[in-house]
Amino acid sequence: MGNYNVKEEVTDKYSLRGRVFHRIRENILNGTYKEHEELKEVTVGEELGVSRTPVREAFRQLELEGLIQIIPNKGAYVTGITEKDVKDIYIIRSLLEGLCARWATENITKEQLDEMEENVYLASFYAEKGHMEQLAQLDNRFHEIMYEACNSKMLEHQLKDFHEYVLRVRKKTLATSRGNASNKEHEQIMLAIKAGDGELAQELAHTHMINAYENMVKNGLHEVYQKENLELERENKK
Amino acid sequence: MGNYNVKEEVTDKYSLRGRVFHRIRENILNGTYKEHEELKEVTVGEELGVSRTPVREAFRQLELEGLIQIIPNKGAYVTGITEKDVKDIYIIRSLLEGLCARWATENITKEQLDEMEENVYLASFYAEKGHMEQLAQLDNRFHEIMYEACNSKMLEHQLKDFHEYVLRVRKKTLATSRGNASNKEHEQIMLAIKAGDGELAQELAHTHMINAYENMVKNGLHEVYQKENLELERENKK
DNA sequence: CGTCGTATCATTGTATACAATGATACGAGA
DNA sequence: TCTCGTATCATTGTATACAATGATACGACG
Repeated sequence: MGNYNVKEEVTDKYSLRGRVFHRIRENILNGTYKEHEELKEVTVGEELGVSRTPVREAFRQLELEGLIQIIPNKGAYVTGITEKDVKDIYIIRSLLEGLCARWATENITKEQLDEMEENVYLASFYAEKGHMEQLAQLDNRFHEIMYEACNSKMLEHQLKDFHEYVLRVRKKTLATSRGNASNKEHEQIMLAIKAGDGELAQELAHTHMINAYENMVKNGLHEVYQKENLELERENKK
Repeated sequence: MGNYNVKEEVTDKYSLRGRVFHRIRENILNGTYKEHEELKEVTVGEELGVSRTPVREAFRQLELEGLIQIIPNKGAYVTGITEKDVKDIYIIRSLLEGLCARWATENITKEQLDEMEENVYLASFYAEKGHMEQLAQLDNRFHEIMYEACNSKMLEHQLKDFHEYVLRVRKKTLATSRGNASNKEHEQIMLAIKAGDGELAQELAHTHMINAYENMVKNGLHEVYQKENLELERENKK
């Protein structure tokens, strides 16, 4: 337990099924597929080395997630994610993470609490060393533990969706400055949960999200997107 | 505008694309496909008169919504929705509907506000007459207007998902007793939005959800499910 | 009698063939 | 020149064929 292997991303979790889905998703989130770009089933299939069938299945899922829009008999278009979307997500998350922290206080298991403590402890170590990649991984994991601890598959599902959504953006901003402050807040949340103070945990988790968002804005959310979109100029087929 | 045709359900909206998806979804929500039942692609396809391809696409979407669980190379199983899930959804919704009402206060258009007023007015009429089916339709529409008015596609998306989730359950309970009280609360929310009081709108929308849930519990959520599951004993193939 | 290994089969995963749809280009007629 | 109609083509929608996987049943062996 408490396996913090930072090299292997979550991708291995989707070894076979959902590989196509997650690769397309990743390409949308990191800007390889740009906003309003039309995605053709054959083209995407060729890029990923599969036929149209799995691509179509992935498209249907991505539409449900709101990342693309499918116009029947016409095509699939990347909707992407605007600055306002990110802001909205953080506000929504601030509410739901608060609720999650409260429920986690009531339902967390000993194992989960142990992992949380270990997580905070390790994070402070990495923060000191300046190992930002590991810190980001621990940050993600901290939230995941809380999602699992809240004992609500509905809430867990919602939050995991949102979490993935902003992972890429957050990782960048976290790497710039907020790593340590963020972990201090994690510690406070963990202590509130451990003490059984649901109200406090809720309040702290809520504020934690707001802070994360404000820090992101301060560091220039817009620029982050610009950079990402220019990172790799993708060769056009036609 | 303000088209309250209660005969034609939303189904016509999905005339071609997504027809399979929505029919399977409906069958899960109304208990035709029971919890933990294994759904076979060919069987479901035959029932709906289509081949495996559209069924598979629908399965992938339904899994993302959490209505079924797909075990790779094995099968798809109905997860259904437990009493606790319903409770969790209502609590989550109470937070998000509150936020939605606040944002709607800031962003609602004249047309949307007009439709809201018309909605409340018509609903009071139907409540007096005891036309519960129309009342339920108006109730759904009221919330949809608010979702659209909040000017956040992220929040709208979330809430519409949840809304559909509990539509069937809520329709039943609404039909029993709470129709008029519910509309009174809608009126208060509408007035708060009209007056530009976001705080109040948020508080009212929040309470509205809590009340809806508590009413549902009072009327026996458990029995509702029991009845639904027994409504139609579906013939088993094997 | 129990356990392991293998053959068989049902089912899912993927690719491909064909049908249906919508967009575009081109040409005839006003 | 403009407009409308039609042919053509690219692309999506659906069905089906084949491959891969996992479950089951059965029999050999201890």
